[in-house]
Amino acid sequence: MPFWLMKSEPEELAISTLQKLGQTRWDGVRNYQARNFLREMRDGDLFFFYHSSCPRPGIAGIGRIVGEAYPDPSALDQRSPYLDPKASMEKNPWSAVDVRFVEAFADILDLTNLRGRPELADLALLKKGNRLSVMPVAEEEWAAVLALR
DNA sequence: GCCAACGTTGGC
DNA sequence: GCCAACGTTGGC
Repeated sequence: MPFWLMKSEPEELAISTLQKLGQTRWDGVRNYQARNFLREMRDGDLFFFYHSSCPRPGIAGIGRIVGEAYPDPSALDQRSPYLDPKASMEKNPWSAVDVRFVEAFADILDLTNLRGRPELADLALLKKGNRLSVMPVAEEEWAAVLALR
């Protein structure tokens, strides 16, 4: 079962909000590489929920993929900040997935903590210049992060 | 607010 | 297809 990491600005969607909602749509991904990862996701896959662009960036919890990727409605929504003027019902290049809350960590595993761990050296998140909002996580790294909770 | 790094766009 | 200019991400 593949593992993933997905970034969200907590002002947009925080792990606590997902906890309250139970389930929601993960939309607005506007990068082709990240979109391709969304399309590789399968029902039941787990992902680390990462808080970005906030006072304390880091891994805040775990979510689960529900079903598979489908065309992202926000690309066609006039009122959405994610509107893509070039997208149409017939040709919508963007994908979204539904996600369920699994767990909120008691304490966020912040970036400085993660960076200090030699066993996480291969984590894509920590690689220099990585700005992907959706990325795969190897099983060893998944286990290593869980051990830090 | 700054800036490094990367992605996208568009002229040629 | 190249590449400069511009836009975005995201940590600090």
